[in-house]
Amino acid sequence: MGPIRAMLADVGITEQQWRVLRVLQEEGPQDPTRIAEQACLLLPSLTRILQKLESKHLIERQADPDDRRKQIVRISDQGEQVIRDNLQTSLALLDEIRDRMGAERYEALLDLLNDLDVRDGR
Amino acid sequence: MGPIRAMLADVGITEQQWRVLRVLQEEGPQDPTRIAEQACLLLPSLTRILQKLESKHLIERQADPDDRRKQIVRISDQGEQVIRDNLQTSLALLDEIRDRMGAERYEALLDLLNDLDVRDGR
DNA sequence: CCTAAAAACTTCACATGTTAAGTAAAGGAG
DNA sequence: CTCCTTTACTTAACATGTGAAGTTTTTAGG
Repeated sequence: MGPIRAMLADVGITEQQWRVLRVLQEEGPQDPTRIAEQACLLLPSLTRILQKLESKHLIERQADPDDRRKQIVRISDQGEQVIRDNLQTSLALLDEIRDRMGAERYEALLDLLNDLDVRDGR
Repeated sequence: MGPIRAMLADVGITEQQWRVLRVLQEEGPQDPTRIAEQACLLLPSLTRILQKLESKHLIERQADPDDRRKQIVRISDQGEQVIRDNLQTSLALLDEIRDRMGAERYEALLDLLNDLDVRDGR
């Protein structure tokens, strides 16, 4: 992930912050518990990440009107802009890894990792 | 790694501290740079880990007589005892993972991960 | 011999992983 | 409605990952 980290470092965000932004951009506004599942983060980590992203004005939060324990997190216009500025490069870097490993081996690796995750009961 | 972490938590050490102890026990006394390679750790992390292990009296350090920039780190008797007390359980837990995945898939996963590591140029 | 550059760590600063507590709001039993 | 439990987070505390800077000791040149 080195190259991706380097790319994001230029923008001043980390891999995890990037993952959270992408989840919000792809899946739309949602509460922290769901974000945590999608981004494979524990809630304590996510709490800090959301605080950082909010201070950078890349996301916005509002209380859930139906359940005041919950919040609704959404990506901001600035956040969308960060995605737009880096998505192409990010995807290209992943493609490069796949190419270097070979498409078949790459898919096999993803399958096995996913399998390990499921069997471990997460 | 959950179960292994739990086992080690009883003894009061972490996964990385355990890895360092095992490297020292298997490969014998050596300098931090080599330990870092074997245990896949960066030197700043290793520095802290060695400080913790030393304060727990699980390792011992001495200056290298030939090159005063270096040190020689060795596992202590107490450290060896920790290994003896947990190695069986540790190996058994790995076997369980392998069994649940299937031996073939397990080997394939290790190969692919190793391959990824090499191609990434570490 | 003397100095600049490299090597081997260590220290810092910041971000996350992880477990345990703490807090506020929602639900459920009686 | 009241009390207890659960849910959804947030805080706290400690350990590691990571990039950058600092220190001491060697080594390579000149």
